[in-house]
Amino acid sequence: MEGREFKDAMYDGLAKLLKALSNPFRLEIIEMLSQGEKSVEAIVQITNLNFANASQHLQVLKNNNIVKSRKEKQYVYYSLVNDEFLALYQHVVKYAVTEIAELEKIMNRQRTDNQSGNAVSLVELESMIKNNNVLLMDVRPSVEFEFGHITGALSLPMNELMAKLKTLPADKEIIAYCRGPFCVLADEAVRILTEQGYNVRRLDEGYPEWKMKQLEMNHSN
Amino acid sequence: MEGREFKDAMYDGLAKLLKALSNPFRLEIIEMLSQGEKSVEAIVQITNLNFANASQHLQVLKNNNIVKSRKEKQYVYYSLVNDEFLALYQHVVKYAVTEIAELEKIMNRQRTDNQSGNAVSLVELESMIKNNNVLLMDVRPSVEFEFGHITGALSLPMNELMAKLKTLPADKEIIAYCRGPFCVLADEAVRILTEQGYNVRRLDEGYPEWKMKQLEMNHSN
DNA sequence: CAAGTATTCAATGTATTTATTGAATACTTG
DNA sequence: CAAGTATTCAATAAATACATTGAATACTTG
Repeated sequence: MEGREFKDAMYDGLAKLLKALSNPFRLEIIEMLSQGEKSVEAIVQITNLNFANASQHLQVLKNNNIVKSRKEKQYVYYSLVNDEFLALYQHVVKYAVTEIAELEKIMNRQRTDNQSGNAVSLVELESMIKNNNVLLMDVRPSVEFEFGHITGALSLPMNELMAKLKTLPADKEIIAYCRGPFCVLADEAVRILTEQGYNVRRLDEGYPEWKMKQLEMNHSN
Repeated sequence: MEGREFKDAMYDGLAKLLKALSNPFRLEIIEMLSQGEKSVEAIVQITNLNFANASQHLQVLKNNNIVKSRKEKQYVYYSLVNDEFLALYQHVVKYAVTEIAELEKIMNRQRTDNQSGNAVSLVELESMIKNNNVLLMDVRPSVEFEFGHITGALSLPMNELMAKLKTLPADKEIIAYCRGPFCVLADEAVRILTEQGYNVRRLDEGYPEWKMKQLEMNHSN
């Protein structure tokens, strides 16, 4: 193979991968799957796509080795192909929200509207947990919590939040987290709990970011 | 802003960035610019695009904050917008060549054809340099070497290689490197020098990967 | 095995991306 | 300031991506 042919093949392949990623619905699907595997039905519900369209997008992701599927009974479950891909996706998101002015602005506005402006980073969280006086609260649906969560977190899904308000200690600072930087559940929790007089902030990142960070640390040891 | 609106805005923004990256010519331009700034003319020559088309692609990259331009005399010079982007691009490439079977295969075939199969990684290089008996050789054009190169490397551009063969020590192992994993100059050098009886291997990565690694190390200190 | 449900396939029209062409602009140099 | 050069702009045609629709498939359960 000549040098030119080789390069063309590599750039074509790269472009194919990036093309598969360059659609907002497919990105939303990827984001969903970063919380664990989901049925097509669940994907349809959350994305507001119809079945045929969602299926089409899923095929694109599958043909580009971004997701894999397994069949159980009459349902098909999709999940991300591996953690390397998740790390890449997170890098893209991180770049976008820190380096693209437009997205940074939207993100900040969202956080201000929800009174969750001063978010805590994963690094800060670590030292806060060491100093102990903090309650880490996972506000995702319990299925997602069960699939995996930050060590030491308490599961308190949004729909149970109001009912279980009294069980929360008034003296501890509360850190709420959910799926990641785009997830608004934690914002919502911060808004509600602030109104109720709690000292609460959100975590900048979510469970998948924490998970990848753990993997990285294990790898470098 | 409602949660749905917010998410849509974020995914649209992300998709826009990825769309700008999802074209083989634009990727080739990015790869070129990772060696330093280039004039439109240089970009046209290497990519085989015509001026109007190259300019169009450059506008796309510029509108998405991937490249920036500066004008000097009648020439316009383009360069990558910052190192964060370069790091992201390198992550994409690394993912693609290690996780996408198709690209991995093409890469391996290329290396086998050029007798440069057992490439050295940056990590290996480091320890080899400590143990000293190795000559690190940069085979890129001298302009690129002058813009930046791996510490301790000798500049020996491909077009001078044959002429300066005798100046190379026969007792040292030679490591040739160029622009990165897609660059075939180092393969070419390995082929030629092996024929001449030298003990030579190529570096898996290139100058930009080394540069980013240095930055990372400085950052974590 | 019939009926129901989950998912995918295939076909079509529309929107978007890309290459090509020719002209316009901007800058330099004599 | 005229002529030449580098780059961009604008318009168009061709290729590709996407949403929508209706049907087909595959599987489960009674």
